Amino acid sequence: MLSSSTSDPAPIFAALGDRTRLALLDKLADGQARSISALSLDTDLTRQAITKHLHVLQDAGLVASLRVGRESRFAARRETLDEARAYLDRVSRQWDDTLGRLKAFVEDAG
Amino acid sequence: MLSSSTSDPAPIFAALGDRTRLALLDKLADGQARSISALSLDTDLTRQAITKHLHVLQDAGLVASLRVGRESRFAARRETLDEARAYLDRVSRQWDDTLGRLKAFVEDAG
DNA sequence: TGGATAGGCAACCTAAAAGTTGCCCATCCA
DNA sequence: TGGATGGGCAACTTTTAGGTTGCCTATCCA
Repeated sequence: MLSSSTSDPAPIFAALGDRTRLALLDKLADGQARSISALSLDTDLTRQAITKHLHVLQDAGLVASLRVGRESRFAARRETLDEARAYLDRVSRQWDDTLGRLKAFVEDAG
Repeated sequence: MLSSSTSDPAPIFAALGDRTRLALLDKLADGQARSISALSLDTDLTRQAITKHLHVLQDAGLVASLRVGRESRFAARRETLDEARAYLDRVSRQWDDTLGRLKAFVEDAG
């Protein structure tokens, strides 16, 4: 599978839509690349479950992996996170242009 | 089910992680509240499928609904989108504090 | 008042997600 | 060189997501 395309942010959000994966990204927040074993500590999930989650994050482009000796090290990728941020910012700006949004909502109701 | 809690953004991202739902939010971007039927136009999905997607968005807090006559009108909710944005901004800032992130990644590999 | 429109509810199907177990291979190092 | 560690691969189970069809109720309006 290809990395997430620039024009479809849905897969990025889908990858972010899981507590375990958000926790993994948090562990990688210091910028250090970590092995699967290291990332499997402090969780009650199996190493294989963590591996699957890491692959989901990788397919979405949110992490990158690199084989080092017998280890597979994963590191966070800033680019894809920025894509998600840019998308939300765009939507937010779009909603900003709307005047009296809630007002119209309520008035239509009356 | 309750609306998404402030402390767990995963359900918000999960709700955003679907093209159909992103398209629905886009249709609501002008701030107008729209009926399910109106939101079902220009799509090849059934009204019931759209209804389900709207409920997912509502459970996540991304839209609000209001019954008007025989219609159920949905409108975008800015607050929850801002929550998602704030979360990504926080993560982004956290990653910013990391100096030489990619550098360390590469060096460890060598 | 009766047909058209809007929508709720429930059952059902299929595919994918999340997680497990088991096994095997590679690599490190004492 | 052989045991411990790291991890890949595959099969399997269970739950959930996404979507459908069918049917019934409510509302609007000519």
